[in-house]
Amino acid sequence: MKRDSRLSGVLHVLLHMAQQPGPFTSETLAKAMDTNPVVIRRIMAGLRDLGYVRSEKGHGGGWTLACDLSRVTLRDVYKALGSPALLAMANRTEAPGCLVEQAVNAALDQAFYDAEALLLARLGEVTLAMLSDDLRRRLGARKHRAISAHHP
Amino acid sequence: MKRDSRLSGVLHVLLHMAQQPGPFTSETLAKAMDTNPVVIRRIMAGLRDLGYVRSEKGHGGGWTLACDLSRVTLRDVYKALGSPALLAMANRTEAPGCLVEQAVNAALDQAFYDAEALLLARLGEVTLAMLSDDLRRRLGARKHRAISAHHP
DNA sequence: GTTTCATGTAACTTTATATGTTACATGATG
DNA sequence: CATCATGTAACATATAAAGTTACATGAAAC
Repeated sequence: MKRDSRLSGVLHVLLHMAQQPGPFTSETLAKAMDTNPVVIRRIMAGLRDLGYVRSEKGHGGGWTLACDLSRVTLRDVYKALGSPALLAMANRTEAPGCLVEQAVNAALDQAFYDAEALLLARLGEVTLAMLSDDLRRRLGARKHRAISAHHP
Repeated sequence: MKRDSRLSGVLHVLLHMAQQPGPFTSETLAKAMDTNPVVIRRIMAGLRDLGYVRSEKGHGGGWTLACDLSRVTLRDVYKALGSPALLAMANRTEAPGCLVEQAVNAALDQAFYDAEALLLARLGEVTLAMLSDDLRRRLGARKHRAISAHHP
C-alpha cells in the first residue's frame, strides 16, 4: 500500500493558516503544498464537519481556522480524517475458524493494540498550538541566523 | 496501500509446521492457508536465508523447521521478511526545506518512532515456542469441549 | 539416464488504497 | 448576472501486496 500522508498534509495546511489571518482558498493552500485544490478540500472536509475550520463560498471565501488551537490535538485531527488505519500490518483474516490463525491473531493483536494505543496517546499529547509555537521558534531561529550572518 | 499480512501468514505457516514433523511442500502449506505455493516460497525465502527453516528440492523435499522455536521471536520473523513498513502513515516528505513541514515532521516522527519501538519490543517478547504452546492449549481446549459435549 | 517431484525466481496480473485530475453543480459576492 | 470559491462525483494514476504463470534448477525414484 502507498503510505498515508493525509495527517501530515492537513497539519501542514493548519500550520500555514495559523501563521497569518485568512481566509485561504483551496488553491492557495494547494500551491503551498504542491498538490491539487480538490485534495485540500478532501482532507479538510472532516475538520469542517467537526467545526475546527470553516469554509465560505464566493468572493473573499476560503478556509478559516475556527477553533482554539490549544484545545485541538493531533489525535483530534486524525479522528477528523476518519481515523484511517494506523498500522501497515494486519491479520490475514479476522475472526477465523482455524485455531492456528486464532493463536497467531491473539499474539499479533496484543502487539498491534499496544502500539496503536501508544501512537494515539502520543498524538493526543500534542496540540496544534504547540506545533504552531514550535514553528514560530523555527522561524525565529532562521531569522536570527540570518542576522548573525550579517553581523558575525 | 493494501495492508500487509505477510507476518500473519508466515507465522501461520510456522505454527502449522510446529504441530507435526515435516517436511511440508509449498503446495501443502499453500492449501492450508488458502493461497498460492509461490506466495509461500516468497514469504519463506527470508527465513531460509537466516537459517530458521530449510528447503529441499525433489522427491521427499519441502520445508522443515531448522531452529529452536524458543529462541526465535516474532520480531526475528518480521526482520526475516525484510522489515517492511510498520505504520500506515508517513510524512509527506522527508527532510523538507519548508519549516512548516519540518515542524510537522518533528512532532509526528516522535509519535511514530515511539509506536514503532513499542511494536517491535512487543514482537520481541513473543517466541515461536510461546505461540506453539498457546496453539496446543487451544487444541486441547477444543478436544476437552468435545468430550464434555459427549459426557455432559 | 530419464522421469518425476519440488524449490527458486522472474514476469505478469489482480486488487486495494492513496493521490491527482477533470467536470460540473451550488452558493455567495460584487 | 458574471465571477469566484467550495462540494462532490467520476475518473485516472501510482504504489505495494497478493495471486498467477512459466520455466529453470536440482534431487530422488525408477
